[in-house]
Amino acid sequence: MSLRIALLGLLCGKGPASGYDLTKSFERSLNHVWQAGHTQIYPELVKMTSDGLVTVESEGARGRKIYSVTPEGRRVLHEWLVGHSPSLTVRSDTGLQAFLLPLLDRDEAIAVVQRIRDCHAERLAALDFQPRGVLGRYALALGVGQIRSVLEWADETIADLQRS
Amino acid sequence: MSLRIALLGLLCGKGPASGYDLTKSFERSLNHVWQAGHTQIYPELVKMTSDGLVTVESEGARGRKIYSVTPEGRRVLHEWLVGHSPSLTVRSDTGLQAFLLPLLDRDEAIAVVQRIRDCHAERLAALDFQPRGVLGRYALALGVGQIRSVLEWADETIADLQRS
DNA sequence: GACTGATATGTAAGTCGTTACATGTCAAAT
DNA sequence: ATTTGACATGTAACGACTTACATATCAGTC
Repeated sequence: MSLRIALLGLLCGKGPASGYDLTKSFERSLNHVWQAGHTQIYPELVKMTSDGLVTVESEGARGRKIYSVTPEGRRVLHEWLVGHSPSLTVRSDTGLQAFLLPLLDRDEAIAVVQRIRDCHAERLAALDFQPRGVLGRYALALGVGQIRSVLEWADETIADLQRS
Repeated sequence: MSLRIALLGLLCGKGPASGYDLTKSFERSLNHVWQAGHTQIYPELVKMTSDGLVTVESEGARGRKIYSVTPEGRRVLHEWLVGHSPSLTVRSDTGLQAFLLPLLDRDEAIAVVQRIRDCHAERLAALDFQPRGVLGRYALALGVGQIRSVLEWADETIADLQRS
């Protein structure tokens, strides 16, 4: 369900675009928040067309189809944005590793936390190079905060494990 | 892939258990980190049995089957814990809402962020009542940190929106 | 003129996860 | 005796997502 919201959001924010453009937009601006490849995007655009959320505005070279949002699409997007509550389901592989840390001996556990730390530090560095337009300002701040909090947890946890 | 890790982890940490027990364990101790219902757990245990990761130790009343971890299961769990790097794919509906905030007018945006804040405050309160055994200490700290960082972001964002 | 690489769009098979349906046991209370 | 509620296990259909495969255009260069 959220994939179509993301697509509607990009089309509303950046104007009409092709499936290819949207795939690139996902990679560039949205990928720290939601991910989808072209194999998911193309069929979804077709479904969204038959659901009346977008229309093919024009067909250009190389079979390129330019989609734009319909009033109904705008309505659906607005309704979701204003009405959606954070989903309760969480699936965090890092959280799972943290959960199971007590099954490891001290040095192994420290090494695991250290790697989690390194990976997140790398991601934080990558985020800073993210281009940002009208959209994405707030999401960037949220993402940075989330990653920083993992780094803090990692530092505290390593210190805690070293004391034991 | 991680579902079996979670199941192996619970079986290693808490000893042999039935599918039903594992389902309850998920609800009680693991649900802020990973989620799965019995409809996913029962078939997965069957697959894990045929893959040699767990065995049916005994069959009790009401067709209750007690699973325990095989040496191979222990090996697979250990390998994952020590070798797994955080996955790069992220899908956060809250992040998506944050990303698209600029599409809303000021007051709507503030209301959305306020609701995100409220939901996370509620989750934080729920986490404090989570029972914790040997496992889960570190995951709890991680979860609390994550949620706190959302609350901070929400406060800053609301202030920012109000200034505009 | 042939090759290469970026552009551009799609299908198919398989895995993972959700929702709805279906069944049966056992203990305790009424 | 029967009803209720917790215990206990499953299947089936569907939707979301991934990976691998397949194809074709166009611009630039060798």
